[in-house]
Amino acid sequence: MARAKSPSRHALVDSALKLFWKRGYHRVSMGDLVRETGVSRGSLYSDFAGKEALFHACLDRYQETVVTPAFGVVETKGAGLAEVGQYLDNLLARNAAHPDANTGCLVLNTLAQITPQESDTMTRLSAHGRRLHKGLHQALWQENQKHQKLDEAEIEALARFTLISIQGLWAQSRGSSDSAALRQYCETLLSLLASRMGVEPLHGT
Amino acid sequence: MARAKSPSRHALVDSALKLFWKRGYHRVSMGDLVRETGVSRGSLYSDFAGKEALFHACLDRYQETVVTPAFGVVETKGAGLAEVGQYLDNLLARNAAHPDANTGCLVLNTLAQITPQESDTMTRLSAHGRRLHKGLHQALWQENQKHQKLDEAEIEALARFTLISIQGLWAQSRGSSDSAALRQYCETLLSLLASRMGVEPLHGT
DNA sequence: CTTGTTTTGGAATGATCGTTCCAATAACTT
DNA sequence: AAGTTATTGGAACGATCATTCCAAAACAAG
Repeated sequence: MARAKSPSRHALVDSALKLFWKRGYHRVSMGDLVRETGVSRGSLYSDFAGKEALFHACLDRYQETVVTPAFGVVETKGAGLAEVGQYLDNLLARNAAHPDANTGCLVLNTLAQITPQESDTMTRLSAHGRRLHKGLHQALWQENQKHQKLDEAEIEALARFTLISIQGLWAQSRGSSDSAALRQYCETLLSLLASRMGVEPLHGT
Repeated sequence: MARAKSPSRHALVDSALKLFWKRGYHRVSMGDLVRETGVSRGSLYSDFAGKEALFHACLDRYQETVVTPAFGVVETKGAGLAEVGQYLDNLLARNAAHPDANTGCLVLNTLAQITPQESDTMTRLSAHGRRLHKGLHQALWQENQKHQKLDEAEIEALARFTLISIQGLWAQSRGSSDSAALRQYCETLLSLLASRMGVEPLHGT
């Protein structure tokens, strides 16, 4: 029944995702989406219930194609502080690669643009936060197994701290394309975490 | 020449500020502003060039009536780490006082909502960032005078780190009204700063 | 070719928005 | 009081938006 569309469904959503990411949900019109995706108005409305449904598909695809490749390293079984550092490096590299168009994180941008009323959207954003928190907690817990300096409550506090710090990093990465400052921030964050956990200072790039 | 308006100019801007703060620039219509400020459409357009000019007046007033009372303690001459802690406490108290309507920081919300094209607005937002950075740098420098553990470059890095962390805190404070988590974050941040600077752990409330 | 099904491009709809304009009203001055 | 100025409420305008609708075109299968 589902027949091949001119641009595949993934390609369609990817185009839409790119637009939403760059300009934000409210600043993308259906006309923009028609032009950018190359799919007609009629087809868009037959494939998706409306603009919001299409956006939700983009949020889901963002998890697959952006969050997982970047954050997966932290979520793997034996990950520790070094993997958190890898994630931050990846984040910095992405930023340095596109110094002009600084888009930040789609989830955090959206969080600042919607109201709590749009609860379907909000649900997805919360899930993203929980995903990151869980991954960070696991990595810090694993790291702590080696040195045993912190108890569970302290690990939890550090995980939360790291999560919020990363949110600040994303926020800062929008507008300010001073990648040296961002790098410095990541180094400071990692070095603070390391010293608190009793890890010898890491030798980053 | 300038005669007294029915609601004083400050009261007018305060009403508009409240709306912009709660809903964001793009989600406030001129109709909303007329209803909320109690000033007619005609008068609004004779007092301000348009919606954006009114918003700029609100951003300026936000600095006077919100940022200065909260952040001034860090900007005073002899301020150190303790005053940074006071600022964070103030921030947490503000958050706990309005657990329902969590508005975050007007400047950071706006930063996530506008595009770099709106450069007049962007200028004001950048100035806010510079103000906070300068105040934090000064306070950390002052604190470091007592212990002499860090050099200038490290102070600069720590100031930047603190600034971005505070941005993350503001971002987190929107939506999540889990004030215990926010408090925990502030405590972790302060304790990390203190240990890095060689300060005995502070006894917060 | 001839059906039957998708897809297209664009017109039409109804809503909201920022801004302008202006006659009616209120407030102040002399 | 009358005369002058400031303010009001709302109509009107032009623009943009999400959504709906549909005749024409493209395509697939028999």
